[in-house]
Amino acid sequence: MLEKTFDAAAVEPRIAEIWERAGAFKAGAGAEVGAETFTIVIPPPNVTGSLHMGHALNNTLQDILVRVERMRGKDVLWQPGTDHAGIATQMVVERQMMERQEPGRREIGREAFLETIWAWKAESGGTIVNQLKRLGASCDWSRERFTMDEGLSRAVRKVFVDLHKKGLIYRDKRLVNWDPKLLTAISDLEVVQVETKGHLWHFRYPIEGETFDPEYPATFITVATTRPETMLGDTAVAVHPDDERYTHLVGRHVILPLVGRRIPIVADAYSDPEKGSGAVKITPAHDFNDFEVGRRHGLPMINVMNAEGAIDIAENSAFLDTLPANDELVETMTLMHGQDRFMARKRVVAQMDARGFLAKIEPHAHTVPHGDRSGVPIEPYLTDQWYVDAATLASPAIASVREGRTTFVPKNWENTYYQWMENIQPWCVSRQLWWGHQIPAWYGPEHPDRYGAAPILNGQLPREIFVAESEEDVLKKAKEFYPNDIEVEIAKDEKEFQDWRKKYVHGGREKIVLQRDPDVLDTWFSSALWPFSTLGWPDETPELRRYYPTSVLVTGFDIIFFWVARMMMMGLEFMGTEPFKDVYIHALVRDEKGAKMSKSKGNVIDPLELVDEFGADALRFTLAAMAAQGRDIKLAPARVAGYRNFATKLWNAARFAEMNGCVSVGDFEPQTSKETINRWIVSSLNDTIAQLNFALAGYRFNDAANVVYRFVWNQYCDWYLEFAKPILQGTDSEARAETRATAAYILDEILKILHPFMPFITEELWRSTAAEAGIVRPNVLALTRWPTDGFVDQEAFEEINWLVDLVTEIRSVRVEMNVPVASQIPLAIAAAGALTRARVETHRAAIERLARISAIDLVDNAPPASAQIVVGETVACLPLEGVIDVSAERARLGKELKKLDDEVGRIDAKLGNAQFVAKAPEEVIEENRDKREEYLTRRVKVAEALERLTVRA
RNA sequence: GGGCGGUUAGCUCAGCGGUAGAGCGACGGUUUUACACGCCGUUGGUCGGGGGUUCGAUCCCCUCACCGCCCACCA
Repeated sequence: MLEKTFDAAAVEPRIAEIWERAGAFKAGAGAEVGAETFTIVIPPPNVTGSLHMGHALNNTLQDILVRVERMRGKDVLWQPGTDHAGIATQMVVERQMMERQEPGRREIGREAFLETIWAWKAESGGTIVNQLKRLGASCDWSRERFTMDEGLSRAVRKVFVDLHKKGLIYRDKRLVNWDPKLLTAISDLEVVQVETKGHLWHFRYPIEGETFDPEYPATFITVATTRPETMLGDTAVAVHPDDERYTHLVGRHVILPLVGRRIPIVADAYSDPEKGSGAVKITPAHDFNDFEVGRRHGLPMINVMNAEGAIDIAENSAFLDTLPANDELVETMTLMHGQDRFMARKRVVAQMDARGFLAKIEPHAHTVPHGDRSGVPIEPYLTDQWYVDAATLASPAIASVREGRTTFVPKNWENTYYQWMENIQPWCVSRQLWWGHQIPAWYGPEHPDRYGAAPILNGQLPREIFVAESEEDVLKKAKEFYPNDIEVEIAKDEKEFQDWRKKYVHGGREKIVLQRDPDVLDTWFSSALWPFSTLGWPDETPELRRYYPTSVLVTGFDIIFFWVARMMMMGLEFMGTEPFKDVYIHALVRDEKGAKMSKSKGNVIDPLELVDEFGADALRFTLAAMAAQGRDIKLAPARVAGYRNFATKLWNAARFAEMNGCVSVGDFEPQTSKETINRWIVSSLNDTIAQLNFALAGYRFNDAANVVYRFVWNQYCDWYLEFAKPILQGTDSEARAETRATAAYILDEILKILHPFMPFITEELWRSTAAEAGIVRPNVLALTRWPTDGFVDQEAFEEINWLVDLVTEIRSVRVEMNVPVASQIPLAIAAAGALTRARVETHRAAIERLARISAIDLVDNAPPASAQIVVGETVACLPLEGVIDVSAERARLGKELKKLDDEVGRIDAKLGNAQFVAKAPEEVIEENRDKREEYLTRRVKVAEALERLTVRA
């Protein structure tokens, strides 16, 4: 006997274990021989992470697809794993070390720090996976991967080396987005623009050869800037070539205040006459636009900051070399050196003001780029970094989508994809972090033959770069490169390298020691390989052959650029095929009011709390039911409670079936049923299955969920089981047997079609109903075949619709006439035709029960003072003499008559419109004619009913 | 500056060429042995404003308003 309600908390772990024991989620489990494959790779969550609502949605949708296809007998693989999440993880562990007041990462050194992270990962890295399991995610957990596994790391190294060989990865010195807090370069995508209320400072730069006087504009040129502190690195002033205000100045020079640098006034179209003063200061080392201007005009690039974003000019030869030494410069250096950029800004402004160079300050709203992790303004910073030639890789990836080999659902995301891919910039992949895939590049000194007279510049060795997959390979390469008589080694650590370097610089040339690039790769570099690296690439594994390319990628729009685009590029480059056929892009989960959930806002809804309260099934169903395409999900917890109620409803339907001996019959053939209600519910099921399949095929999860919901609650529970009661409790044993078998059959099919949405409760009912009935199920539900749709009996639909309408109308009138619920009243059917007579006979017991009718009489004429209900060709009368208020009943009928007249009038107007008849499609016209007939028939009966009341009154 | 999306019942949302639906709520009734996490009934909407296309528009087009997101180098 089933418990009274479904106890999710108790059942879920038990069911999870049953699946585990059955190996139900293993790749290919339950697949039919020769079945096609269905593959999804999970968007790997960060190891640092814990399950948030976005994960819950993402994985629910994947799980629905995967479970359906598995039940369809396909060879299914859902490949799970986690991402090492470079910056995020490093930050988390560093924070933890700080909280515990342990020595920082720089103090303990790289190796010890990495050990700490690995230890941390071993301890808490499994959290998110366990949470996914609680949600019911049917991944093949035996195949779980981590982006820093040896296998995946090997894939990363190979990709790096191959791309380098092809010239698609290269080292370049250019401006990067530098995070002065995290001390690393970041990619364009990791920069967020923040609206900031700042200022626009207008500076006067004195023109060389004029005697500066703030009163005489001819003696200076005014530039406007939002970043005064960078003026220390200015190397030009640019004006627009067509700007007549300034043409006479082009070619002349200004003397940069505070530092005394002589810099040219150049003409460049970058300068916008509309902005500021129309003249713009150029700081090539600290601004992306200025960098380009500097390139065009061959301007020097003077970096005036260090990695922390503090002014660094004291021993900076680039800064000092061109400057005449004087007192002002010394003062500037004293004031500025070592100041962070924000303090330096204040000091520059103050100094400029003191010397009469500050023309004005305007308030100015603009966007300032910030690091998405650190939250501090990023600094355009001149460094050497590794770049991927994204434009080259993007071109086939664009073609794949254009030519339909990969399709986005919903389709409008393709525009977003194109827009970004077609304007893609070189991808900066090196990060100055420790946690991640260390770049497989080693540096050695330049070849001795090329040393020439000055082998060492500014204490820096000119470098030779060796890129290789292993130390073995790199040694081999280096030995081939350097003269035979020189020994080559790889530095074990920084100290060893520095010791050697000192000797080498001083002429000790018998040995060369290579030093590995200390940087690691952008986390997304390894994620880009996920669809094939997880399957064993670069080895030609059977899994790789079988499961690549994958069927569909399910992910959020926020990582189309970060991840989807890059997987497309890498998949095409290394596998020669698109990594997935479809890309289903789902929405963001927001809070009830539509705000993005965030810790700082404190509006985060924890999916696990909802699971605890309502069960995983309820949460999953909610997310699926709300996953309409192209719209964010505003999650109201009340909604989850509603779907928990749905689970309870199903549970109780199963209890009812059990209590009434509804047991699955092995060879049951639903299409041979005789009872109308049975033929009807089977038809309705088949109709539901067809709609469900259609919705799923189009990734319309909300439609799919709602179709099942309505069938279970509004068809099976609300009506079918109620209709079945009199038969199940009646004496017709044949009808009873058929109805029992049908009720059990429908329940079984419900469990199947609901299983992808609510796996736990359905699996539990699948086994418990069988156990109660003493049936042996050959398989867990997760591996049971998905039903096919089949016969639909249209007449049964019509008959049951009539029955439903009749019962509903009677109930409605009863309430309206204030008939007490408890009292049973007689029903008279007036002047019934053959059809009505037959139907009444068939469903007499059901009508009596559901409408609380004491007896049904077939009569020639409607009894006096009765409420009359018109359903199709049937006129049903509730003889309620003394109970009903005749005038109220007359009003009711009158209202209905008017409504019918209105409807008919509306249709007549349509049909009377020549344009409509000429232009509307035939079926629409036909539909209107049919409706008109229907309304008229009904109108006649209602009018007659009204007539009868009027006559008597 | 460019692009995308939204505006439908009190709330959260479906629908997207033939005059509107769900869940939650509200109101009234109901403890009838599957289920009060239930059952029965009722209420509730000029589908953001304006224009156009069409025989017909919540649905297509234009426009305005407000809200949200993405991208972009503007001093």
